[in-house]
Amino acid sequence: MPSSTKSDQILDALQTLLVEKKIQDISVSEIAQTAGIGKGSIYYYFPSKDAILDALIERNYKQPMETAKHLAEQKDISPFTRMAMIFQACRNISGEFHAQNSKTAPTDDKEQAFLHQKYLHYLVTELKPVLTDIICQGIECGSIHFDYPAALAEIVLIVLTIKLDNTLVPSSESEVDNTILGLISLLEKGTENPAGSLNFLKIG
Amino acid sequence: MPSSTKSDQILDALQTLLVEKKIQDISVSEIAQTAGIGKGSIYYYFPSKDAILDALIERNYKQPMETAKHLAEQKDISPFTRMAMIFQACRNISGEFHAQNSKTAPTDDKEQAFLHQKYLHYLVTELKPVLTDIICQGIECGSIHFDYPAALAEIVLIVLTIKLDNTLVPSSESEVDNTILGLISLLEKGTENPAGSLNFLKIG
DNA sequence: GAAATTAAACGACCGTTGGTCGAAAAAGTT
DNA sequence: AACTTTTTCGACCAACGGTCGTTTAATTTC
Repeated sequence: MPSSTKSDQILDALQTLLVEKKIQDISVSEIAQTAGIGKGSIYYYFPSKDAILDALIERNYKQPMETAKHLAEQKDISPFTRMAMIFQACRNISGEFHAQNSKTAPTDDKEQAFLHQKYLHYLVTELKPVLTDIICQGIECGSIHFDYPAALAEIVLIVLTIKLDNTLVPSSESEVDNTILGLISLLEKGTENPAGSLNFLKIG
Repeated sequence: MPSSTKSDQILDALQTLLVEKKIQDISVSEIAQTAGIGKGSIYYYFPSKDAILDALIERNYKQPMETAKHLAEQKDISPFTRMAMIFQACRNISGEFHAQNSKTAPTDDKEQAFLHQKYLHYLVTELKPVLTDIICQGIECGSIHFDYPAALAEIVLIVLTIKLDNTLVPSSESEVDNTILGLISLLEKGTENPAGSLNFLKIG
Protein backbone atom coordinates (compact mmCIF):
# COMPACT_ATOMS: atom_id res chain seq x y z
CA MET A 1 0.00 0.00 0.00
CA PRO A 2 2.48 2.63 -1.16
CA SER A 3 1.71 6.27 -0.54
CA SER A 4 1.36 8.78 -3.28
CA THR A 5 4.24 11.19 -2.94
CA LYS A 6 7.88 10.28 -2.79
CA SER A 7 8.47 11.89 0.57
CA ASP A 8 5.60 9.84 1.94
CA GLN A 9 7.38 6.73 0.73
CA ILE A 10 10.40 7.80 2.73
CA LEU A 11 8.30 8.40 5.81
CA ASP A 12 6.66 5.00 5.35
CA ALA A 13 10.07 3.41 5.23
CA LEU A 14 11.16 5.10 8.44
CA GLN A 15 7.93 4.16 10.14
CA THR A 16 8.42 0.53 9.17
CA LEU A 17 11.96 0.48 10.45
CA LEU A 18 11.02 2.22 13.68
CA VAL A 19 8.84 -0.71 14.67
CA GLU A 20 11.84 -2.87 15.38
CA LYS A 21 14.76 -0.48 15.82
CA LYS A 22 15.56 2.80 17.49
CA ILE A 23 16.30 5.79 15.33
CA GLN A 24 19.93 6.00 16.19
CA ASP A 25 20.36 2.46 14.91
CA ILE A 26 18.68 3.25 11.62
CA SER A 27 20.99 4.64 8.97
CA VAL A 28 19.93 6.92 6.18
CA SER A 29 21.12 4.32 3.70
CA GLU A 30 18.81 1.85 5.37
CA ILE A 31 15.86 4.17 5.01
CA ALA A 32 16.71 4.68 1.37
CA GLN A 33 17.01 0.96 0.78
CA THR A 34 13.69 0.26 2.47
CA ALA A 35 12.03 2.99 0.48
CA GLY A 36 13.53 1.54 -2.67
CA ILE A 37 15.41 4.67 -3.69
CA GLY A 38 18.98 5.91 -3.66
CA LYS A 39 20.48 7.51 -0.61
CA GLY A 40 21.11 10.76 -2.39
CA SER A 41 17.43 11.12 -3.21
CA ILE A 42 16.63 11.23 0.48
CA TYR A 43 18.48 14.50 0.68
CA TYR A 44 16.51 15.87 -2.20
CA TYR A 45 13.37 15.69 -0.09
CA PHE A 46 14.75 16.21 3.40
CA PRO A 47 17.65 18.35 4.58
CA SER A 48 18.75 15.92 7.29
CA LYS A 49 17.98 12.67 9.00
CA ASP A 50 16.47 14.60 11.85
CA ALA A 51 14.08 16.35 9.51
CA ILE A 52 12.71 13.00 8.36
CA LEU A 53 11.85 12.13 11.92
CA ASP A 54 10.22 15.49 12.49
CA ALA A 55 8.11 15.07 9.39
CA LEU A 56 7.03 11.59 10.43
CA ILE A 57 5.94 12.84 13.82
CA GLU A 58 3.96 15.63 12.29
CA ARG A 59 2.30 13.29 9.84
CA ASN A 60 1.34 10.84 12.57
CA TYR A 61 -0.11 13.49 14.82
CA LYS A 62 -1.80 15.67 12.30
CA GLN A 63 -5.13 13.91 12.09
CA PRO A 64 -5.84 13.25 15.77
CA MET A 65 -4.66 16.76 16.47
CA GLU A 66 -7.14 18.17 13.98
CA THR A 67 -10.01 16.31 15.57
CA ALA A 68 -8.92 17.61 18.94
CA LYS A 69 -8.98 21.13 17.58
CA HIS A 70 -12.34 20.57 15.97
CA LEU A 71 -13.61 19.38 19.31
CA ALA A 72 -12.63 22.64 20.89
CA GLU A 73 -15.27 24.42 18.85
CA GLN A 74 -18.19 22.21 19.84
CA LYS A 75 -19.58 24.89 22.09
CA ASP A 76 -22.76 22.95 22.79
CA ILE A 77 -20.77 20.52 24.93
CA SER A 78 -19.79 21.79 28.36
CA PRO A 79 -16.22 23.06 28.60
CA PHE A 80 -15.45 20.70 31.42
CA THR A 81 -16.53 17.73 29.35
CA ARG A 82 -14.57 18.93 26.38
CA MET A 83 -11.51 19.24 28.57
CA ALA A 84 -12.07 15.65 29.56
CA MET A 85 -12.32 14.67 25.93
CA ILE A 86 -9.02 16.30 25.07
CA PHE A 87 -7.69 14.42 28.04
CA GLN A 88 -8.94 11.24 26.44
CA ALA A 89 -7.62 12.19 23.01
CA CYS A 90 -4.15 12.58 24.51
CA ARG A 91 -4.45 9.09 25.81
CA ASN A 92 -5.38 7.69 22.46
CA ILE A 93 -2.59 9.44 20.64
CA SER A 94 0.03 8.34 23.11
CA GLY A 95 -1.41 4.88 23.28
CA GLU A 96 -1.44 4.48 19.55
CA PHE A 97 2.14 5.56 19.35
CA HIS A 98 3.18 3.31 22.14
CA ALA A 99 1.55 0.27 20.63
CA GLN A 100 3.24 1.07 17.39
CA ASN A 101 6.70 1.27 18.78
CA SER A 102 7.21 -1.14 21.61
CA LYS A 103 6.52 -4.43 19.93
CA THR A 104 10.04 -5.69 20.22
CA ALA A 105 11.90 -3.25 22.44
CA PRO A 106 11.02 -3.70 26.13
CA THR A 107 11.15 -0.24 27.67
CA ASP A 108 14.77 0.29 28.52
CA ASP A 109 15.69 1.96 25.28
CA LYS A 110 17.14 5.23 26.40
CA GLU A 111 17.75 6.42 22.90
CA GLN A 112 14.15 5.89 21.97
CA ALA A 113 13.31 8.62 24.43
CA PHE A 114 14.84 10.98 21.97
CA LEU A 115 11.78 10.44 19.85
CA HIS A 116 9.30 10.81 22.69
CA GLN A 117 10.83 14.13 23.47
CA LYS A 118 9.82 15.39 20.07
CA TYR A 119 6.32 14.08 20.54
CA LEU A 120 6.10 15.87 23.87
CA HIS A 121 7.15 19.13 22.36
CA TYR A 122 4.80 18.84 19.42
CA LEU A 123 1.80 17.75 21.44
CA VAL A 124 2.11 20.38 24.14
CA THR A 125 2.78 23.17 21.69
CA GLU A 126 -0.16 22.31 19.48
CA LEU A 127 -2.68 21.48 22.13
CA LYS A 128 -1.94 24.12 24.75
CA PRO A 129 -3.77 27.00 23.02
CA VAL A 130 -6.73 24.74 22.27
CA LEU A 131 -7.07 23.53 25.82
CA THR A 132 -6.46 27.00 27.21
CA ASP A 133 -9.31 28.31 25.11
CA ILE A 134 -11.67 25.64 26.40
CA ILE A 135 -10.73 26.32 29.99
CA CYS A 136 -11.31 30.02 29.49
CA GLN A 137 -14.79 29.28 28.18
CA GLY A 138 -15.41 27.17 31.25
CA ILE A 139 -14.30 29.99 33.50
CA GLU A 140 -16.59 32.44 31.74
CA CYS A 141 -19.62 30.24 32.05
CA GLY A 142 -18.79 29.47 35.65
CA SER A 143 -18.19 25.74 35.45
CA ILE A 144 -14.46 26.05 36.06
CA HIS A 145 -12.86 28.21 38.72
CA PHE A 146 -9.17 28.83 38.32
CA ASP A 147 -6.98 31.87 37.93
CA TYR A 148 -4.34 30.54 35.56
CA PRO A 149 -6.05 28.89 32.58
CA ALA A 150 -2.95 28.67 30.38
CA ALA A 151 -0.91 27.25 33.22
CA LEU A 152 -3.59 24.70 33.96
CA ALA A 153 -3.66 23.63 30.33
CA GLU A 154 0.09 23.23 30.22
CA ILE A 155 0.28 21.30 33.47
CA VAL A 156 -2.35 18.87 32.32
CA LEU A 157 -0.71 18.33 28.96
CA ILE A 158 2.79 17.90 30.35
CA VAL A 159 1.83 15.43 33.02
CA LEU A 160 -0.45 13.47 30.73
CA THR A 161 2.01 13.22 27.89
CA ILE A 162 4.91 12.23 30.06
CA LYS A 163 3.00 9.69 32.08
CA LEU A 164 1.20 8.16 29.13
CA ASP A 165 4.32 7.84 27.05
CA ASN A 166 6.04 6.39 30.08
CA THR A 167 9.48 6.62 28.57
CA LEU A 168 10.95 9.81 29.90
CA VAL A 169 10.16 8.81 33.47
CA PRO A 170 9.37 5.10 33.35
CA SER A 171 7.00 3.62 35.93
CA SER A 172 4.97 0.52 36.42
CA GLU A 173 1.48 0.44 34.98
CA SER A 174 -0.20 0.85 38.35
CA GLU A 175 1.98 3.84 39.13
CA VAL A 176 0.92 5.47 35.90
CA ASP A 177 -2.71 4.86 36.77
CA ASN A 178 -2.18 6.26 40.23
CA THR A 179 -0.60 9.43 38.88
CA ILE A 180 -3.45 9.89 36.41
CA LEU A 181 -6.01 9.43 39.16
CA GLY A 182 -4.10 11.93 41.25
CA LEU A 183 -4.08 14.39 38.41
CA ILE A 184 -7.82 14.01 37.95
CA SER A 185 -8.40 14.56 41.63
CA LEU A 186 -6.10 17.56 41.67
CA LEU A 187 -7.94 19.03 38.70
CA GLU A 188 -11.33 18.50 40.29
CA LYS A 189 -10.33 20.16 43.51
CA GLY A 190 -8.37 22.88 41.72
CA THR A 191 -11.23 23.83 39.44
CA GLU A 192 -13.70 23.56 42.31
CA ASN A 193 -15.65 20.71 40.83
CA PRO A 194 -16.99 17.76 42.78
CA ALA A 195 -14.93 14.61 43.05
CA GLY A 196 -15.78 12.22 40.25
CA SER A 197 -16.80 14.78 37.68
CA LEU A 198 -13.80 13.93 35.53
CA ASN A 199 -13.68 10.33 36.54
CA PHE A 200 -16.07 8.94 33.97
CA LEU A 201 -13.10 8.57 31.70
CA LYS A 202 -11.33 6.36 34.13
CA ILE A 203 -8.53 3.98 33.28
CA GLY A 204 -9.77 1.65 30.58
CA MET B 1 42.14 22.45 40.30
CA PRO B 2 42.32 18.92 38.93
CA SER B 3 40.31 16.24 40.62
CA SER B 4 41.83 13.26 42.30
CA THR B 5 40.78 10.22 40.31
CA LYS B 6 41.29 9.72 36.62
CA SER B 7 37.63 9.25 35.87
CA ASP B 8 36.98 12.57 37.58
CA GLN B 9 39.45 14.16 35.22
CA ILE B 10 37.44 12.80 32.34
CA LEU B 11 34.22 14.14 33.80
CA ASP B 12 35.88 17.52 34.33
CA ALA B 13 36.87 17.56 30.69
CA LEU B 14 33.36 16.80 29.52
CA GLN B 15 31.92 19.43 31.85
CA THR B 16 34.30 22.03 30.44
CA LEU B 17 33.39 21.17 26.89
CA LEU B 18 29.67 21.14 27.61
CA VAL B 19 29.79 24.82 28.46
CA GLU B 20 30.21 25.78 24.86
CA LYS B 21 29.08 22.77 22.84
CA LYS B 22 26.33 20.23 22.77
CA ILE B 23 27.15 16.61 23.50
CA GLN B 24 26.61 15.36 20.03
CA ASP B 25 29.20 17.83 18.80
CA ILE B 26 31.76 16.65 21.31
CA SER B 27 33.79 13.68 20.20
CA VAL B 28 35.37 11.16 22.49
CA SER B 29 38.76 12.10 21.12
CA GLU B 30 38.05 15.67 22.12
CA ILE B 31 37.22 14.66 25.65
CA ALA B 32 40.44 12.67 25.82
CA GLN B 33 42.46 15.55 24.49
CA THR B 34 40.93 17.99 26.96
CA ALA B 35 41.52 15.57 29.79
CA GLY B 36 45.11 15.19 28.61
CA ILE B 37 44.95 11.45 28.08
CA GLY B 38 44.73 9.07 25.16
CA LYS B 39 41.41 8.17 23.63
CA GLY B 40 41.81 4.51 24.44
CA SER B 41 42.12 5.30 28.12
CA ILE B 42 38.65 6.75 28.14
CA TYR B 43 37.29 3.32 27.40
CA TYR B 44 39.26 1.87 30.25
CA TYR B 45 37.16 3.91 32.66
CA PHE B 46 33.85 4.15 30.82
CA PRO B 47 32.14 1.62 28.58
CA SER B 48 30.69 4.22 26.22
CA LYS B 49 30.36 7.89 25.53
CA ASP B 50 26.88 7.75 26.94
CA ALA B 51 28.14 6.38 30.21
CA ILE B 52 30.41 9.39 30.64
CA LEU B 53 27.42 11.68 30.39
CA ASP B 54 25.43 9.61 32.84
CA ALA B 55 28.27 9.72 35.33
CA LEU B 56 28.61 13.47 34.99
CA ILE B 57 24.93 13.99 35.63
CA GLU B 58 25.05 11.85 38.70
CA ARG B 59 28.10 13.66 40.01
CA ASN B 60 26.53 17.07 39.50
CA TYR B 61 23.29 16.16 41.17
CA LYS B 62 24.57 14.09 44.02
CA GLN B 63 25.24 16.87 46.49
CA PRO B 64 22.09 18.99 46.09
CA MET B 65 20.11 15.78 46.09
CA GLU B 66 21.61 14.74 49.39
CA THR B 67 20.73 18.04 50.99
CA ALA B 68 17.20 17.67 49.68
CA LYS B 69 16.99 14.23 51.25
CA HIS B 70 18.43 15.51 54.48
CA LEU B 71 15.80 18.19 54.47
CA ALA B 72 13.09 15.59 54.34
CA GLU B 73 14.01 14.44 57.81
CA GLN B 74 13.79 17.83 59.49
CA LYS B 75 10.55 16.90 61.17
CA ASP B 76 10.46 20.05 63.25
CA ILE B 77 9.63 22.04 60.11
CA SER B 78 6.05 21.73 58.89
CA PRO B 79 5.60 19.29 56.02
CA PHE B 80 4.04 21.95 53.87
CA THR B 81 7.05 24.21 54.33
CA ARG B 82 9.42 21.38 53.60
CA MET B 83 7.54 20.63 50.42
CA ALA B 84 8.04 24.24 49.50
CA MET B 85 11.75 23.93 50.24
CA ILE B 86 12.11 20.93 47.97
CA PHE B 87 10.27 23.00 45.44
CA GLN B 88 12.91 25.66 45.87
CA ALA B 89 15.76 23.16 45.77
CA CYS B 90 14.50 21.94 42.40
CA ARG B 91 14.72 25.48 41.20
CA ASN B 92 18.26 25.87 42.35
CA ILE B 93 19.41 22.66 40.79
CA SER B 94 17.81 23.42 37.47
CA GLY B 95 18.93 27.01 37.60
CA GLU B 96 22.49 26.06 38.31
CA PHE B 97 22.48 23.68 35.44
CA HIS B 98 20.92 26.16 33.11
CA ALA B 99 23.40 28.88 33.95
CA GLN B 100 26.15 26.42 33.38
CA ASN B 101 25.05 25.38 29.96
CA SER B 102 23.47 28.21 28.06
CA LYS B 103 26.27 30.71 27.92
CA THR B 104 26.72 30.43 24.20
CA ALA B 105 23.85 28.35 22.88
CA PRO B 106 20.59 30.32 22.60
CA THR B 107 17.83 27.82 23.33
CA ASP B 108 17.10 26.25 19.99
CA ASP B 109 19.49 23.36 20.40
CA LYS B 110 17.27 20.37 20.02
CA GLU B 111 20.05 17.93 20.64
CA GLN B 112 20.83 19.49 23.97
CA ALA B 113 17.43 18.32 25.12
CA PHE B 114 18.85 14.87 25.04
CA LEU B 115 20.79 15.83 28.14
CA HIS B 116 17.86 17.45 29.91
CA GLN B 117 15.94 14.27 29.43
CA LYS B 118 18.48 12.45 31.53
CA TYR B 119 18.30 15.11 34.20
CA LEU B 120 14.53 14.80 34.26
CA HIS B 121 14.68 11.09 34.75
CA TYR B 122 17.30 11.28 37.46
CA LEU B 123 15.66 14.10 39.35
CA VAL B 124 12.16 12.66 39.38
CA THR B 125 13.31 9.18 40.27
CA GLU B 126 15.46 10.34 43.16
CA LEU B 127 13.17 12.96 44.58
CA LYS B 128 9.79 11.31 44.21
CA PRO B 129 10.07 9.02 47.25
CA VAL B 130 11.43 11.87 49.34
CA LEU B 131 8.65 14.25 48.44
CA THR B 132 6.03 11.54 48.77
CA ASP B 133 7.19 10.87 52.28
CA ILE B 134 6.93 14.51 53.22
CA ILE B 135 3.45 14.79 51.77
CA CYS B 136 2.37 11.70 53.68
CA GLN B 137 3.59 13.29 56.89
CA GLY B 138 1.58 16.38 56.04
CA ILE B 139 -1.50 14.30 55.48
CA GLU B 140 -1.07 12.55 58.80
CA CYS B 141 -0.70 15.76 60.75
CA GLY B 142 -3.64 17.30 58.91
CA SER B 143 -1.89 20.17 57.15
CA ILE B 144 -2.29 18.59 53.72
CA HIS B 145 -5.44 17.03 52.39
CA PHE B 146 -5.04 14.86 49.33
CA ASP B 147 -5.76 11.26 48.48
CA TYR B 148 -2.85 10.53 46.14
CA PRO B 149 0.40 11.60 47.81
CA ALA B 150 2.74 9.79 45.41
CA ALA B 151 0.88 11.14 42.43
CA LEU B 152 1.02 14.64 43.83
CA ALA B 153 4.76 14.33 44.36
CA GLU B 154 5.30 13.14 40.83
CA ILE B 155 3.13 15.79 39.25
CA VAL B 156 4.96 18.53 41.09
CA LEU B 157 8.37 17.19 40.15
CA ILE B 158 7.54 16.62 36.52
CA VAL B 159 6.03 20.02 35.95
CA LEU B 160 8.74 21.81 37.87
CA THR B 161 11.62 20.07 36.20
CA ILE B 162 10.24 20.49 32.74
CA LYS B 163 9.29 24.11 33.17
CA LEU B 164 12.46 25.12 34.96
CA ASP B 165 14.72 23.45 32.46
CA ASN B 166 12.65 25.02 29.73
CA THR B 167 14.20 22.92 27.01
CA LEU B 168 11.80 20.08 26.44
CA VAL B 169 8.90 22.49 26.00
CA PRO B 170 10.44 25.91 25.49
CA SER B 171 8.52 28.99 26.57
CA SER B 172 9.16 32.62 27.27
CA GLU B 173 10.23 33.60 30.75
CA SER B 174 6.87 35.06 31.65
CA GLU B 175 5.11 31.93 30.48
CA VAL B 176 7.33 29.86 32.74
CA ASP B 177 6.50 32.12 35.66
CA ASN B 178 2.82 31.89 34.86
CA THR B 179 2.90 28.11 34.80
CA ILE B 180 4.75 28.00 38.12
CA LEU B 181 2.21 30.37 39.67
CA GLY B 182 -0.54 28.19 38.30
CA LEU B 183 1.06 25.11 39.76
CA ILE B 184 1.34 26.79 43.15
CA SER B 185 -2.29 27.80 43.02
CA LEU B 186 -3.36 24.35 41.94
CA LEU B 187 -1.40 22.83 44.78
CA GLU B 188 -2.88 25.18 47.34
CA LYS B 189 -6.41 24.45 46.24
CA GLY B 190 -5.71 20.75 45.81
CA THR B 191 -4.24 20.33 49.26
CA GLU B 192 -6.94 22.53 50.77
CA ASN B 193 -4.58 25.23 51.92
CA PRO B 194 -5.29 28.95 51.71
CA ALA B 195 -4.12 30.87 48.69
CA GLY B 196 -0.68 32.30 49.26
CA SER B 197 0.57 29.66 51.66
CA LEU B 198 3.10 28.45 49.12
CA ASN B 199 3.63 31.81 47.58
CA PHE B 200 6.37 33.09 49.85
CA LEU B 201 8.82 31.45 47.52
CA LYS B 202 7.61 33.46 44.61
CA ILE B 203 9.54 34.06 41.43
CA GLY B 204 12.84 35.49 42.46
C1' DG C 1 9.27 16.93 -32.77
C1' DA C 2 13.67 18.87 -31.41
C1' DA C 3 16.06 21.74 -28.40
C1' DA C 4 16.56 23.65 -24.14
C1' DT C 5 15.55 23.84 -19.25
C1' DT C 6 14.29 22.17 -15.00
C1' DA C 7 13.34 18.48 -11.70
C1' DA C 8 14.60 14.17 -9.83
C1' DA C 9 17.61 10.35 -8.85
C1' DC C 10 21.75 8.50 -7.93
C1' DG C 11 25.93 6.21 -5.66
C1' DA C 12 30.87 6.97 -5.15
C1' DC C 13 33.11 9.72 -2.12
C1' DC C 14 34.49 12.65 2.09
C1' DG C 15 35.47 13.79 6.76
C1' DT C 16 34.50 12.20 11.23
C1' DT C 17 32.66 9.33 14.56
C1' DG C 18 32.33 5.77 18.52
C1' DG C 19 34.54 1.97 19.69
C1' DT C 20 38.37 -2.06 19.42
C1' DC C 21 42.83 -4.06 19.98
C1' DG C 22 47.41 -5.56 20.72
C1' DA C 23 51.24 -3.78 22.24
C1' DA C 24 53.91 -1.14 25.42
C1' DA C 25 54.74 1.33 29.64
C1' DA C 26 53.97 1.69 34.85
C1' DA C 27 52.99 -0.11 39.07
C1' DG C 28 52.73 -3.80 42.21
C1' DT C 29 54.13 -8.37 44.03
C1' DT C 30 57.08 -12.16 45.15
C1' DA D 1 65.28 -9.28 39.26
C1' DA D 2 61.60 -11.79 37.41
C1' DC D 3 56.98 -11.96 36.87
C1' DT D 4 52.01 -10.35 37.02
C1' DT D 5 48.68 -6.99 36.84
C1' DT D 6 46.99 -2.53 35.94
C1' DT D 7 47.00 1.35 33.06
C1' DT D 8 47.91 3.90 28.79
C1' DC D 9 47.96 4.51 24.24
C1' DG D 10 47.03 5.70 19.22
C1' DA D 11 46.64 3.24 14.82
C1' DC D 12 42.89 1.03 13.06
C1' DC D 13 38.01 -0.35 11.85
C1' DA D 14 33.38 -0.29 10.16
C1' DA D 15 29.83 2.76 9.72
C1' DC D 16 27.71 7.12 9.72
C1' DG D 17 25.51 11.57 7.88
C1' DG D 18 25.93 14.39 4.33
C1' DT D 19 27.91 16.37 -0.38
C1' DC D 20 28.70 16.41 -5.23
C1' DG D 21 29.01 15.95 -10.16
C1' DT D 22 26.71 13.52 -13.10
C1' DT D 23 23.10 11.04 -15.25
C1' DT D 24 18.25 10.25 -16.33
C1' DA D 25 13.32 11.78 -16.63
C1' DA D 26 10.03 15.14 -17.17
C1' DT D 27 8.46 19.70 -18.70
C1' DT D 28 8.52 23.79 -21.29
C1' DT D 29 9.40 26.53 -25.41
C1' DC D 30 9.78 27.28 -30.08
